[in-house]
Amino acid sequence: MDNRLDALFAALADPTRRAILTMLLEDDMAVTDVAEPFQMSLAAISKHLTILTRAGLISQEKRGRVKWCKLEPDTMRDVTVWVQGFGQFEPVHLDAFERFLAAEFAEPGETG
Amino acid sequence: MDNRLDALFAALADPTRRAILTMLLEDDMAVTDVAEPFQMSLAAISKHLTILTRAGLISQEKRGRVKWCKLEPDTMRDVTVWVQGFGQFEPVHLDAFERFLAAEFAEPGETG
DNA sequence: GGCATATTCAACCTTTCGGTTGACGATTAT
DNA sequence: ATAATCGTCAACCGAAAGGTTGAATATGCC
Repeated sequence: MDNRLDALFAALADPTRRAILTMLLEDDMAVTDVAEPFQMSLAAISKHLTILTRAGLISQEKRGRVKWCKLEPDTMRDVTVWVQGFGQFEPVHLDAFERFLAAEFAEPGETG
Repeated sequence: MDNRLDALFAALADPTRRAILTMLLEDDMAVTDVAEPFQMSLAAISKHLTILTRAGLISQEKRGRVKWCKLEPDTMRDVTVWVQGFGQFEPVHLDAFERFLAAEFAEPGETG
């Protein structure tokens, strides 16, 4: 990982890690709680969190025996900056992403 | 799940491939010409181009015995959409992008 | 036809990735 | 004190990534 962008894009290339990031969009979470919805060991999730931390996409703070994971969305700006150099700065509406989130965290009784 | 973003981010995670993309920002190029500035075999570059093609970031068209590589910047919009869901949609200036390019090209170490 | 050019294929190698398991240090609860 | 919980570490594994080399396939040129 010689370059910052290497670590960033590589971190984002894994679906488990992207799912973790969207989970953290809701709220800070303990490692165990992050792991809960996944069908893999806690150790595996712990590794994913380390990768996300090294990429700067999250930060981890230990309070007591619980390690809290916090999204660091500013880091994604590096991605945006790089990508937008290719001319993709047309108005990007959040529609698609919001629909995705809405579906992901859908609550009963809520109508679009 | 969405294999699409996996392939996209993974393709962007390699510095050689990102360098190729920025080269193609200038103009369409033949495979041999793409390979020229790199210290690796033509076969290696060919593989990188295949990965970029499968990710949708470039297209390749064979005319005669020359295969032309063309940037497909629209594909990066998928990245933008996903990333901007995290709130990083402040105005991005190309100044910043150019600094990134300078940093990218300073890294490899062939020139100094 | 015969040869050079352009690109990929196939086989191989080494390193990294994503996962597992079991043991461990640290903290909290009983 | 003892037990349970939280999270990481270490060793291991199979698969994939990124590279090499040499042969193969097209295509263009004389």
